[in-house]
Amino acid sequence: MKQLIDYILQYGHLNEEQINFVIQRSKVISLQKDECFSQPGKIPRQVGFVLEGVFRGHYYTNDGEDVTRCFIGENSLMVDYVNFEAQTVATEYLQACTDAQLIVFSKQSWDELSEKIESWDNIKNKMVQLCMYQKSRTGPVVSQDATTRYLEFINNYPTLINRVPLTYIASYLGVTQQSLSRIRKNIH
Amino acid sequence: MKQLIDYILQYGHLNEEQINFVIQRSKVISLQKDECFSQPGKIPRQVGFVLEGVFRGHYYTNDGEDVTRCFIGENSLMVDYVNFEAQTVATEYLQACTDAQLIVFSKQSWDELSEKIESWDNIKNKMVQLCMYQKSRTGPVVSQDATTRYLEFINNYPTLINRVPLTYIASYLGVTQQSLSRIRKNIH
DNA sequence: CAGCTGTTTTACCATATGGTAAAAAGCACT
DNA sequence: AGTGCTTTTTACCATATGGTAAAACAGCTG
Repeated sequence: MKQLIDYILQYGHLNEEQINFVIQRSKVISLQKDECFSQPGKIPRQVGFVLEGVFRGHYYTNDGEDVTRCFIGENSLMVDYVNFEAQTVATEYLQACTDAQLIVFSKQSWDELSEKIESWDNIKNKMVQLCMYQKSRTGPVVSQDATTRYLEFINNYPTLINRVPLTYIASYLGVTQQSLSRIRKNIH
Repeated sequence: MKQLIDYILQYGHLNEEQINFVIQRSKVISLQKDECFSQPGKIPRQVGFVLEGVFRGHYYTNDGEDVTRCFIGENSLMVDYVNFEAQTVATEYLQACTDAQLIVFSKQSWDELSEKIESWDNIKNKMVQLCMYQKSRTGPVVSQDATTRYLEFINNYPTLINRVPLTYIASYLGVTQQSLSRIRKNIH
């Protein structure tokens, strides 16, 4: 739980009472590998904070290809935020790549934080916006070749390489797993 | 100016007095083709709203390659928002691809909107977050081949194709301009 | 209209990546 | 250890894209 509080306090100050209120509104849950935190066609019901484990955002193209759009590791917010706030249906999966532990807030609890904590909206929006901003800067870049994308991936997510299947990494980098395997061989 | 007000009112209600206050704090400016709205190493001083013209966000890689990360057309917000709010230096250019007209708000004016208009922060954050969200969904996808990326680009930005140089579109799609030229030939 | 300048197209070859298939390696369960 | 699963690696060929260079085109100016 300290992980979450430390994370939040990066974005603004909370007094002890407010911290306790946040904790009181939260809930710890576990998800097993391959379970989904949210799914296309369903309204996202919770904001998550990853304590342990790795998730990926992904979807299927019309011709059935599995495309990984992002990875979310420990000490990160995880939520389809726009659809969560608007309570509209998601278009992607958020799937556990490993067994995982999360802190979650229901929509109701999340809204109560705004009502009860003066500075919460400010903190919340900074968190969400920085989160979106960083995601937009760490994704694979179309103009780079596959090897460069792989090397940058390792740089951006050094702890993931041994924890998620190669297929997911390949589908994140936009190459086939055969190509990624070849790329790895050529590097080492 | 009506364009801006219509845009804002999509995200929440403002009464006449509040609308006038927004207008009063705004300023219309013109930029010529190739001028920059913001630049790496400089702190973004203004939020922009594009009335007329097309902009692109771009940067240079270590080996001098010009990479276009996004296009911004009419009736869109344009700002390096995270760096604008934090008043930290930008890492990219926002450059006019055509002669352009903008409505702009200085940091001070933008903050005054929050102070004077009760519902402004709510509207503002919805605008910014939706803007970031949409950008993350309209960009070229690494797992698609160049032809598909080009076709999706035309779909997402049908009005841009004749207004910005081919080089910029190529650098957005992550292909050389020669390849893009060949792709266009094969399509038609 | 001629002469510049910058943009877009074409051509040629080299190479990275995809598609398909099969082999190898890793892992769980008995 | 052996049997079935999934994941990863290898191999082969086909093809899309990159790199380099030159030609064609378009817009501007005198």
